[in-house]
Amino acid sequence: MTALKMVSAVAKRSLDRAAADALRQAIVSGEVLPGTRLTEMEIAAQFELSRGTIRAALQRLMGEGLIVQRPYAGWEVVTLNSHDVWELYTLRASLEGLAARLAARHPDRRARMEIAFDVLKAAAASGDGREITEADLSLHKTIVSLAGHQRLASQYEVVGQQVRMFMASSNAILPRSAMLIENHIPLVTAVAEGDPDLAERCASAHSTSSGEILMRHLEAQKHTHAEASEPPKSGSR
Amino acid sequence: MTALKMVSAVAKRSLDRAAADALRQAIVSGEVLPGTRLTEMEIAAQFELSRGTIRAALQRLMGEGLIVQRPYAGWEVVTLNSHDVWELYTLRASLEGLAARLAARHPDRRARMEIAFDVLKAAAASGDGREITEADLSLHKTIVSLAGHQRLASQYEVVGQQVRMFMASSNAILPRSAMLIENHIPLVTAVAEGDPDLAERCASAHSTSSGEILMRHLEAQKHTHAEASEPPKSGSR
DNA sequence: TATCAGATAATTGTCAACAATCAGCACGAG
DNA sequence: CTCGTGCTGATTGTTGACAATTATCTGATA
Repeated sequence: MTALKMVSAVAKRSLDRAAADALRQAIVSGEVLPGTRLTEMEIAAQFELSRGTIRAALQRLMGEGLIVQRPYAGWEVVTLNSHDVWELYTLRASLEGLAARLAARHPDRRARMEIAFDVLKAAAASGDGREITEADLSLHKTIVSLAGHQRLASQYEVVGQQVRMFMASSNAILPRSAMLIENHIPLVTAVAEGDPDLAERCASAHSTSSGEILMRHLEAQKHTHAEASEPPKSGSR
Repeated sequence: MTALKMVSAVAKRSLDRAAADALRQAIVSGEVLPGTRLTEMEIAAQFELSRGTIRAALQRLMGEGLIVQRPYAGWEVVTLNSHDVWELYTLRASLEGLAARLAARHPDRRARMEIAFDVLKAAAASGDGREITEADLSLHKTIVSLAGHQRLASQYEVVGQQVRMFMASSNAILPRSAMLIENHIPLVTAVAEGDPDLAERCASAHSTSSGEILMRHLEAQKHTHAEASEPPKSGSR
């Protein structure tokens, strides 16, 4: 019995769901890179499951925007061009703005923001890149959680996965720890103090600023490695 | 050969995709009401397809938030309570705000907004409820299209489907035609004139206002029909 | 009359096999 | 050398059957 089947049984989760979770994790972590070609037979053999079960898992990831289907030619992990990155951070800015606005009205906001920010400060002090990234993510998820908005949380998760995939596969660099803490202070304060309008503006500005860093990084990478595989830019519909 | 199979073959679309499309249309139009219980065997018999194909279709609709799975007890068309409706219009306000902001920068915005608004005015003059609804939707889709943002368009579509399902099944009433046109003027003007900040504020205000009408309608229905099936309100996570 | 336990039927979860589609490659002709 | 056509193998799409899970119902007991 494979590990996946054990995990699936323990968590009372279907095998196709467990397979989707494992594949998602591999993609988001950069273990499976953008542009990688996947076939149902190959994945089924790897997981020791039937093609039908794997097919359901792949369809779920397609719904989350992590893979695309090449009809009769396999599936492919999405490659994100600069327009995609722009879409991700503009959408995330909008979602985080809404989340911050709602979070700023939650009775528990002060306590929970302090906890999350303390964790981020501790991570920044440790200097461990992985710990910093997790703490940063956790802070933003706290805001989304405080919003009490399931649909927002779902969409935020989908966008966040694609952002993490991009960062994991593109050698995106972390900002300096001191700068990281400083950049979060306006947002944390606005939410904790309960100012919805300010919280929304800070959240949007924060995401937009992070996104611009990503865009500059992408542009810089273009000049150091010619990306022949980059698809043509999507225009307006 | 069923009609679905013919449509599927002509459109070069898989059967599970075609089945999902047909089910989605039935749900969104109110033909299949919230709370309806669906089973894989029953739907498979109705469409003359295998359970596996129907299962894939149902999983797709689950991903779109239109149905939920009751493990070993069938699937169920979602019922939307007041918290769900609040989630829908706040998320839509956020998405439309982003869309309007971006649309306000598109070179073709003036021409396309004029066309869409003219269609809405003609529909309002006709007094045909269905035509008005379609023209209203089309105007908002024009704004989203002008944004040139695929991920926003996808999420907007998912949210829009749930809103339409709610409206179709709850006897939501349309605003008076004159009021409808008047309510759209600020948004249309801000986008057409190319003022991103104003467009964003107008779009958010417009969606929020529409959402509040929905909420009031829901509250009014509560007093006329006791909704015993309404699930408990979701709290913050 | 209410609750608990056991059994059955209803429903989903998974699989292997076959059907359908087409990507890619090879060969021939211009 | 390039382009077009045909064929094959690779891959997905779909199916029916069986396994697994559990919801529901019935009977017995307190």
